[in-house]
Amino acid sequence: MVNGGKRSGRPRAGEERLSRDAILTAALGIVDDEGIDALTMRRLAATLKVNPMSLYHHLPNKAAVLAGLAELVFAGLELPDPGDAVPWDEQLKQAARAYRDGLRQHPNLALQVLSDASAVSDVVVVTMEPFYRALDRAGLAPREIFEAANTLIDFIHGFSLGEASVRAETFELAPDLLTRVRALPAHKAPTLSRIVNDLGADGLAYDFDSGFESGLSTLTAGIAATVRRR
Amino acid sequence: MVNGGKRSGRPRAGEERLSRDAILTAALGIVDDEGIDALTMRRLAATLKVNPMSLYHHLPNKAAVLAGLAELVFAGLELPDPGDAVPWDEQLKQAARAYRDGLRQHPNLALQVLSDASAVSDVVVVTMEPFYRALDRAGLAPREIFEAANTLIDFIHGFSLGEASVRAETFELAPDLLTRVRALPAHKAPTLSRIVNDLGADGLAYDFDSGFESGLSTLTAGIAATVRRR
DNA sequence: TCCTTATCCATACGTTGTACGATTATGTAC
DNA sequence: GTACATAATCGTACAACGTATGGATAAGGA
Repeated sequence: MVNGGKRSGRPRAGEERLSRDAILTAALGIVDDEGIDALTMRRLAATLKVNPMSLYHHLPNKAAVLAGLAELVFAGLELPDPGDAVPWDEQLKQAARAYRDGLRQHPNLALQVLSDASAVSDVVVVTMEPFYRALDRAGLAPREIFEAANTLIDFIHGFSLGEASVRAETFELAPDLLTRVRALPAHKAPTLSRIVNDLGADGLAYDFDSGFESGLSTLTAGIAATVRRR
Repeated sequence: MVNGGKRSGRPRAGEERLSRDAILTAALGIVDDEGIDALTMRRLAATLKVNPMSLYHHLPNKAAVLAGLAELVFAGLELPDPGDAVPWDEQLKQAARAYRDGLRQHPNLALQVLSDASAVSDVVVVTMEPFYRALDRAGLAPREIFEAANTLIDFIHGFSLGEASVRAETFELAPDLLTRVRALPAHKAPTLSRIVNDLGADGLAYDFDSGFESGLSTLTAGIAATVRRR
């Protein structure tokens, strides 16, 4: 045994260094600190002071690590429920804001989380309860509730994806839509050019927060219209 | 030269086998046929009957290949514009449907396309013109047009992401939301459970197309509410 | 003609995910 | 206690990956 002091073989009881949770927590740390590309099985093992192959006793492969991370992020979500103290649309908005905030906590994982359909575990399902409660209070039919919830969630996902993508582009200052449109020959997109130039007059800088609020307002107004039609 | 018949060095005029476009087209074929993971520089070179390193004369690295693919997909988009022949909301919906259809043409690329912010090239910007035209006709203020367009696009992105993710899960039959909720202890999400069970009575199977239409209707209704408030 | 530049090829390096098998401890059955 | 299946770790090794470096050949302008 030319093992440099390291022990090989099963650790003594209580001395196990690994567990699924410990591995995922370490992985989350790496991703948060250094980005998703920094997460390699070797790096992860080194962080845990363990041989790379030991990880495979707890997780079948790297894909499982990534899926586990997505699961972790969802598990960390906590959507508030103000209950009947506020109107249904405000209740819905609060849940939506909390959902977006949860996704923003780990921006380097956004892509993984949003695209991992297998992360649709019980955790995720339970997360949606507040949306359903608010929509139920609004007085929609079951099918309408289902569809409205999906629409809202899709909007949040799309918004979060955009937000995460732009933030990830650190190596090149994000060429934002506004400046790009101004550089465009107007005849290729006349309406777009005119609108964006009008905007520029107001000295507008795009702001994610107000963009999100605007989307929420449009959606709740649309849902309210459905309610009124009944 | 132990070169097995292959010529090395610059090809004769008119015999060039590579170009940025040829490479990207081949790459798109691989991704469409076998998924994004099948796309390696070596595989791509083999498809083109070329040495892997030759690719680097036309594209700086693999990331550039992926970005180029995203660009290709956007370039393939064609949003119709029925013009004033239909109401503004129908005009808006038609553009949205075309946009979704375009993204669906290459499901294996959806994630790449949607997350590649640098794909926001002139092509993408021009693509948005029909949205702006419809919203302009609706009678919104510039800022409202800008925000409504973003909201609609975010919804389409989120929807497409979900659609692509589910379809990609071929190795495991997608455990869809409905069946999963039914297996859930009701007390963990009472409203959700009740709603979904009511849905089940109708024998509902989730359908992406109707889900998309529902989202479009909610959004246009919300935008119409903004118009009315002016 | 000479020189620069464009296009393609061969070799090679470091890194990655992980298959395989060895090693040591635990927990259960006798 | 002794035997044995199982669990947790480590060491070695391999194929595949992206790409750096440098060489070969031809194109095209000076």
